Amino acid sequence: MLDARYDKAKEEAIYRLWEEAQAFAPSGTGEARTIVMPPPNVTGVLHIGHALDNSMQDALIRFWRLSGRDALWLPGTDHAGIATQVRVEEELAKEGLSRREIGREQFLERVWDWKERSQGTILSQLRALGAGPDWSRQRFTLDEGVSRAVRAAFVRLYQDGLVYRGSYLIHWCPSCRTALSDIEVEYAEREGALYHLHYPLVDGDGGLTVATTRPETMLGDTAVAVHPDDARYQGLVGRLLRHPLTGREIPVVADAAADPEFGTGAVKVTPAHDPTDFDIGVRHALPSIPVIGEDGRMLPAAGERFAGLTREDARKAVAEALEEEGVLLEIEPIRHNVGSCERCGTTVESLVSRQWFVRMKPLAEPAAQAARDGRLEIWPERLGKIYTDWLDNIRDWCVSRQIWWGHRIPAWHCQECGKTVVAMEAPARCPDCGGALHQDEDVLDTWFSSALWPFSTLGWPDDTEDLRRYYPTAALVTGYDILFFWVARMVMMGMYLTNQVPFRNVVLHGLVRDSRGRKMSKSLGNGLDPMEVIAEHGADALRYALLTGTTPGQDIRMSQERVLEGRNFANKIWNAARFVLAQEPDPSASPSDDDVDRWLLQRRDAAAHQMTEALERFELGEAGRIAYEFVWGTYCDWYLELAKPRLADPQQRAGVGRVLLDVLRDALRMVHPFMPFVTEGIWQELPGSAGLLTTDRWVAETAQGDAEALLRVDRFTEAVRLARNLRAEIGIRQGQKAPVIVHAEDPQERDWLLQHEGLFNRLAQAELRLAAQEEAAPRGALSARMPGLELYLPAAGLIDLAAERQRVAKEIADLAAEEGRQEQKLGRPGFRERAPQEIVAQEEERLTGLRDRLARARQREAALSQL
RNA sequence: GGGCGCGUAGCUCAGUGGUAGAGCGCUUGACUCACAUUCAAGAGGUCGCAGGUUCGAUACCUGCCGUGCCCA
Repeated sequence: MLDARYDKAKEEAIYRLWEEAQAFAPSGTGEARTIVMPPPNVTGVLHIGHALDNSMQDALIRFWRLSGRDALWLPGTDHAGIATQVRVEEELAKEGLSRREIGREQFLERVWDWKERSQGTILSQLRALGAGPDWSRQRFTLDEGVSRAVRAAFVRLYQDGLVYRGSYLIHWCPSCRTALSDIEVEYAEREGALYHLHYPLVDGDGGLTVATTRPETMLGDTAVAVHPDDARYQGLVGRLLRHPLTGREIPVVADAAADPEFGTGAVKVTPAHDPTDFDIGVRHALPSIPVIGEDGRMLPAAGERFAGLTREDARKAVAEALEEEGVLLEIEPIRHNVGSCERCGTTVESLVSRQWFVRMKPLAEPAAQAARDGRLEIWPERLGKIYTDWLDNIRDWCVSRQIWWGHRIPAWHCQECGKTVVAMEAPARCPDCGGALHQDEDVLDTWFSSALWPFSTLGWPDDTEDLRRYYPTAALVTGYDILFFWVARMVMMGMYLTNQVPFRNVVLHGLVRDSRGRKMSKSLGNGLDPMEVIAEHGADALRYALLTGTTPGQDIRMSQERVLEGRNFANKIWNAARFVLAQEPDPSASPSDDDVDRWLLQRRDAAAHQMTEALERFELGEAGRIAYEFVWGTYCDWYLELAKPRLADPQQRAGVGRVLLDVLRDALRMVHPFMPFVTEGIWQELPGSAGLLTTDRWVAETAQGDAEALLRVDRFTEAVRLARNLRAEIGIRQGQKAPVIVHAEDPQERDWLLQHEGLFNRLAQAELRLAAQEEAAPRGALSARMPGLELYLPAAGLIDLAAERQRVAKEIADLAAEEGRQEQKLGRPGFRERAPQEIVAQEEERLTGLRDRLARARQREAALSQL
């Protein structure tokens, strides 16, 4: 016998059961379906977003495995270059150390230590969540195999001319001291100011007024640009201006990048520190003068007065200097976009730097094409357009990072002749001059290795058995927030390096927000710690809340209440199982075959069928809701109650027990992907269970189509509801039987009800009497009806006459209004001609029904008035 | 500036070209021998606003309002 309440403490033991049985290993037979886990960063702990992401994957994998697929879920973790390095540097700083002090080698040792600790935490958290990936294939982005794949990819791209090194304007984080790719910069609107500066003409009077939000960069100005069509400045193009602080002579150039609407329509051009200006500089062959360094401080080129100042201080100092010169005309407050480092929030700087880049256009085209022609399906579909739009407008990807934690770029520079060699392994000497080589100091963007993840984890670049069997993968499940960072890049790399899409489906989910719709974050303190939730309510409850609270691609609001729904559901299943077990059902008995049994099986088949369809469309929320409705609404609320009186009958007991047991198993199968622990826990207790639920089979749809049983029992349950309704209306106490007279128009239904009288009486707490066909409606009785069936509850003396008259009057008014609307609908011009036949028939039937009910209500009104 | 999402019961959200749904909350009753983490009954909604398409729109189209996000 099970305890009265499901104990979440059992989860650990159940997980051990799975691991010991190697239940998570792919079966090796059936259609191969792979999910490669988006590797959690080894920066810390699992958050609620990971819980959602991994619950989804686990649910899909468990469903696939149950339905006979060769399901592989490949786990791993990510080294998360900048993020992890920043954490370890913080740790060092607490000891008063810096990474430069201890050196590259020692620093990396520290990071590996950190990685081991953090990874251990994360992996145990995944287990607590019930995630069941094939741990034997676990990978880490810096392990030998993946590292080799990274080198192979880099070398191949380099040889094909898709990787190049050069000096370009890049985003730079002065705090992390590294280059960033375009998408690692986040833009947000901030309060700023538009400084209006006057640049005088070298020859003659007058000059130009430019507007800028970054006056400190003016020290590196090498031109002023105006729009070619801007009539105001036609005469000035080609003339020289004198730089108000440096005295440098700079030209006025005509360039379409100057927006006549913004500020004064004239912009200063600083090619060394602004992306737009960089392009203008290229178009007009302007010199580029860097004035801000990698530490965010002004360089000597900025002039003695400013060198060494931070960007912020320099802004003030430059404004002062300009003021002194009398060329600062105005400071206008303005809100504008400022870019900051995704990792640390520091305002990014644009500066010219020698970096490694990946040429994206040739990679992006096939990746976009794959989505357009359906080789790659993105769920929900609308996000596919965002994906292709991004690829269509892609820019080259800066992949080198000036940090230590990551894949060191496999490039060696000759100290003698400067030649660069890119190779899988370190070459001994320079192939050109025989000089000594040293490896490039930089490491690759973390996303570079992530981009190879779906195949590097399966053994690429080797042609392994795993790669042949499990690649391309079936689905990639992740948040829409890393569609560009990760998904698009995996497709590009996958298609280029393996000639195949890395996954056939991209399943995108939303972000987890708090109950007020805010992003969960540490600083807000509104984060829900998945481990706390699991400790309190169990992993099943958390998973259920996450999985059913979501519609594809939509953000999900999480709250404690949602988790309680899951906890209650787990408890419900547990107790249903407790009941079934208490009957000591015999798994070898032959199943009962009454209409109520057939009804249950058909309901089960429908639920399983709908679930299968929803799951194949990756609609996990929908599937979970179907399971809930079947288990709670159909199996527990109705079938279990229908079973109770039948179990008391020795003739029926064994057969009903068998159906209870069989369908309980099916219920467990349906719920298992959502709540693996409680379902497996129950499965283990059931008589006749062989092996584990998780490696068992999905629901077999076995019911013979029996529309009649379905209809009969549906009508029966409806009749029970009506009877309960009547009881409640006159306040008959619970436990007290109420006499109910039923008048069934159809003699067959009358017979059916007669046969199932006991069930009716039990469920409706009634004493049923079936009226003879010609019998008149009893006087002084409450009545209710459904098509073809009337119920009466004789209540003379029990009814509050005044209240009942009022109630009936309201019913009549409502029905009359409804009848009017219905008549109008049917009488609408064109309706009968244009609407489909079955709709017309249906609407007519509805009107007939309404009129019928109205007539009955009026009869009742008349009857009441006679009392 | 461009694009996208959302607006349905008090709250959180499903959903559908033909009678509007769930969970929680609320009201009433019941500690009924699986479960009070429960059971039964009930109240509660001009489906954001305005046009249009249609025999028929909460659903499809357009515009607007509110709100959130992405890209520039």
